[in-house]
Amino acid sequence: MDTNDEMIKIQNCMHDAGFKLTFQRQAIVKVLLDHHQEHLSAEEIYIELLKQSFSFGLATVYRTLDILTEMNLLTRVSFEDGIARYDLRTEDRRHFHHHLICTQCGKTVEIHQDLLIDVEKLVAHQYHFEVSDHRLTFLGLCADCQRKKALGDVSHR
Amino acid sequence: MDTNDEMIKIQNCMHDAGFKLTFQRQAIVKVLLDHHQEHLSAEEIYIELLKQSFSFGLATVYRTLDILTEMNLLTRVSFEDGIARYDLRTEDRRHFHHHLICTQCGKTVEIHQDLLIDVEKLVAHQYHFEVSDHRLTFLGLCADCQRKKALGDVSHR
DNA sequence: CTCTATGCAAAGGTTTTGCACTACC
DNA sequence: GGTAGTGCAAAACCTTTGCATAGAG
Repeated sequence: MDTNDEMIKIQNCMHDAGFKLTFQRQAIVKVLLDHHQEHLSAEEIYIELLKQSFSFGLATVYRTLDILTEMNLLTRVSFEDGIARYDLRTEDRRHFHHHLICTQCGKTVEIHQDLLIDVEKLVAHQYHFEVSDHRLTFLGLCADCQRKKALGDVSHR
Repeated sequence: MDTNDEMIKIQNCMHDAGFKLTFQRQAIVKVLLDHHQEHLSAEEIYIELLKQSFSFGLATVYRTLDILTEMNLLTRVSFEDGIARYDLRTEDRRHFHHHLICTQCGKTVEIHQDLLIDVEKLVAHQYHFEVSDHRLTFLGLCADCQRKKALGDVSHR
């Protein structure tokens, strides 16, 4: 689905839920769509808007993110730094989206592949838990840092 | 492994790393051990200490948690509320520990079963990522809320 | 006895809120 | 035109830090 279609879809959702389509909200949704792989925080979205010469309040960003989260169009994710980040949650991306975080350099990579179909079935049966979504994050070393570590082990010590 | 053994093990770790075994730190570790299934936040630990008639600073709790986290005896986990919570990370619990969060009542259940052995192998090969740990959380409806929802659908609407 | 750990309070950073003003529907 | 949304600043919240004091090794 292209960005424009998704834009319209999200706007329709908001409209149907009785929210007004303000200029600010549209700009925020656009930033989210344009950066949907990056897990922006509220402040990063705000800075992105400033770059685009929009200048409106950080509070509005938070309020819009709250609305989208409430409507289940957006998911709040927290990594280890205590800052809330946001993931767009469009149908075709749902369930196909996990994170790899490098503990060395901090880089976050998204993987788009559903690895948990079987695991979810097991959880549903064994724990009587009706799964609607999941969060899966792997911590470890990315390829770059594995290489650096191997080199470091040779040159030092 | 019983609580006392773990207590001693953790104290040895701290001692070996050159940290002093103060009364406060021992009390905090004890709270963590006694509540190891509950993912306490710093403040909840502090309140638990108050209940036990210890009265020392919240800053000390944070500092102790930082030390334990740095030593990899503890893992910081963040759920969606933006408050840092902590999981003890003793050897036999590592990798056998995921969360089920009910989106209705907010209840969190731990499951102790490694569901990800195969998935980790796949990630290692396919993405050249050396996995050292993982976080897996399922969101959905717990058995109770499934039941309530079923009843509600009948009585209302 | 030394150096680390503590307690308190103040500062820091992120998020929320109150209120007057604006603008969408 | 009425109501929901905005901006600003202040508050609230969780966490960290500075500094004088206390206590472990």
